[in-house]
Amino acid sequence: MPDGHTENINQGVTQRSSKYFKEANEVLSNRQKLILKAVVDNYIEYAEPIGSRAISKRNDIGFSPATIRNEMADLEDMGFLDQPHTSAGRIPSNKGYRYYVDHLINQNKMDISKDECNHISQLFTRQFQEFEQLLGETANILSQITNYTSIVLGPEIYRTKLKHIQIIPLSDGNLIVILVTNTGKVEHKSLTVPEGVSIHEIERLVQFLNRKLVGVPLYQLKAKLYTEINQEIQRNAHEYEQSMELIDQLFKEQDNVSNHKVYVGGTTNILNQPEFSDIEKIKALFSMFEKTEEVKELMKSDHKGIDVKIGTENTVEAASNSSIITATYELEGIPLGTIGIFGPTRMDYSRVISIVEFLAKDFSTFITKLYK
Amino acid sequence: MPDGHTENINQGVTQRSSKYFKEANEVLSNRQKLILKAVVDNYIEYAEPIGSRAISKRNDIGFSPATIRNEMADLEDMGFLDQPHTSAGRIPSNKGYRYYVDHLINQNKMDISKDECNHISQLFTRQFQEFEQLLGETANILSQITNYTSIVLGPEIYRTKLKHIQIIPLSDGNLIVILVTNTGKVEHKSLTVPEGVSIHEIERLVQFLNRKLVGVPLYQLKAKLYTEINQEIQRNAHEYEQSMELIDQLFKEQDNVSNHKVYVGGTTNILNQPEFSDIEKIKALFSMFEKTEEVKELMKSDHKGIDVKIGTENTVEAASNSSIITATYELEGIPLGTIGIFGPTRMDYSRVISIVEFLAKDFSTFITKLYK
DNA sequence: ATTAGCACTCACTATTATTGAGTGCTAATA
DNA sequence: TATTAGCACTCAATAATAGTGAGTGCTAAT
Repeated sequence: MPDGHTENINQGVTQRSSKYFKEANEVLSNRQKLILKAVVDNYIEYAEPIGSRAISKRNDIGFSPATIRNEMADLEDMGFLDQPHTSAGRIPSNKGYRYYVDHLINQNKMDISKDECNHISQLFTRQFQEFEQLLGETANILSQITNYTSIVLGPEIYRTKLKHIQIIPLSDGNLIVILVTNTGKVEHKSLTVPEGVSIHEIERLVQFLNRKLVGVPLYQLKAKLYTEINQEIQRNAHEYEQSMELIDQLFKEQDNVSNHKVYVGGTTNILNQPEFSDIEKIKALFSMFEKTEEVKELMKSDHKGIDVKIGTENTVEAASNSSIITATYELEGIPLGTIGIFGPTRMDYSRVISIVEFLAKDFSTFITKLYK
Repeated sequence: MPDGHTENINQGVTQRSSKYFKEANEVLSNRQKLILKAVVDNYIEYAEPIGSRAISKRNDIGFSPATIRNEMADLEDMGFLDQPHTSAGRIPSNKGYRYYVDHLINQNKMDISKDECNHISQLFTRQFQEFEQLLGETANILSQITNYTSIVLGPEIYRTKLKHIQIIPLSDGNLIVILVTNTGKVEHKSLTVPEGVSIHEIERLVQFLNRKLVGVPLYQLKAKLYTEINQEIQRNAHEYEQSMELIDQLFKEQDNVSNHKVYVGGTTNILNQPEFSDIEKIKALFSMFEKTEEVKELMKSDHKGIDVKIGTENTVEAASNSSIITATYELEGIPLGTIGIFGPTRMDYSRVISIVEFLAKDFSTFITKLYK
């Protein structure tokens, strides 16, 4: 008995009065937990309401249908279960899922299979030309293993550190600026040269920036530029005004938007879920996946590690019937980006949580090895 | 009468015997053309079979339902029309669509509206940071205007010319090579440095390559390297073997795959089409869009300008119920990439053809202005 | 050569009846 | 007092049936 409770399993109905206390002390009796878990487990597997008789027949339950009916009525009163119509069985409500995730997840189901493990590890033995390729492949594998839709957010560029600045003159008046970061990410941007600035002058400027800014995290770049280094540029550069204009061009508008790159894999998997058999719902979801801003919003989390958002806990309208499970990955302890799984609220939480957790950890150690 | 035919419109039925000649001389009478066109136009607009009575009531047709029934029976015999079931009207077959596209498209419907025109032109007044952004926006606008799914293939990199090679040393033993092309495209690739090659040596090599290879189209790069320049490297480089190993790394595996970038826009638009109300079909299509290789295959064309593929003319299985209209865009007269529209075989050919044609031309002149 | 007339076909819709899984309540039971 | 058996009731889902109407092909009249 891992649980501290010593409550006798046969007296759950005293609990029934708890509805009078509203949210105050919603402690479920062991029997109620057992029944709630049975309902959720069954609905996750079969996507159909389950009735008292079917629950009673499960071999981990030793009560008659009538008893279970009473308990289910209570659980419904408390908001953990819903009933599609009078003569149907019960299904979990969002609150029910939440309780399930927080308290009822089967610990011994939490370890993932050898196969899946291998599948994931194999990913990290491969050679990748570019970081982006790794991210794309990760999304693919994740969706293959889970049979849900996967989302991977690339590193927020501002968490990475500057490794090198390089300029390449293009045709008259244009040049390409290339920023290389410590994740090997190459950002490029084409700029126009302000009037009266010579190539030579620009090269001097770039050399100077390289000397001063390498190793600085990108999100500090702008601040550093405008405070510490400002005077020095003024002293060094021949045409101060124009140099600053160039620098302004380089860094403008980059900081409003979090510019994670977004990788979505296995979008077609949602079509296997019976809850998305309606064309209108499908359309809403696919439109959402096309809008990177919404996807980022979806993946937002305020803490490191695993995060589970169930149904209406999602702030994105189109996802209010779905759940999302995310985990952050890190480089040198700093959270860089996020990987996640998108599926119906009826998703297999325990399985997916363990897979996402495992993958995020492996991913972190892999890139740490790669770029340290 | 733009048509050279002087055939009396009232004697189409002599044509009925043409079925005995198989494909040989499938010349349709004017009346048959009129009726075929009516069927196709109607089906394009309403997605429903049309019967003889409805056709007879159209104001451009002056025949009784009975006459039209006879003609329709003939057109069905010849394979231009299909009949879903006995008591339904007729719908066009693939062959019917093909004839329609080749001979019956309404010339005066071919000019596009002011609104659409403006919408497109407006695209080319904007400033784009990168070429890729332009491509993505083009796909978006195209799908918005047409209400179908749009596909844009980026420039085949091998058609563009080398503008600059640059190297950036990373952590020990790794470096990033950056190729800039005349479209402003930046390709980067990380390599490992072979044993015993100094940074200095590499810089010499890159300088040399820059001198020799700038302006060469990428698809000639390898050939040029291994023939003309080979000896010179041998003379110049201190460590010939290792230098060649580095160069091999740089260019390996790039030439098998045509590495167009693929942009797909408005995939959700296909969900508005009644022919894709079946989940299985939707799944097949979306899986197809996820596989870039299939998308490229879909967009393949063996000639410049407009290309229309109808239904089973597509080599991609999943698209055998769909049509695709493509046009190439060019830089300095060389076809670089393709833009296209994907929709049901029942798509509005005349409208889409004119839009795609118009956009591709504008696009070509725009990028020519931009990079010349 | 064309068309009016007519019997026939067949998908689609609406109506109705049937079935069965599930419930809530009450009374009996351990 | 907690549990369970029993029973009347609900209601979605399925099946069966009939009715409707848009469309056809063929024949005979124009």
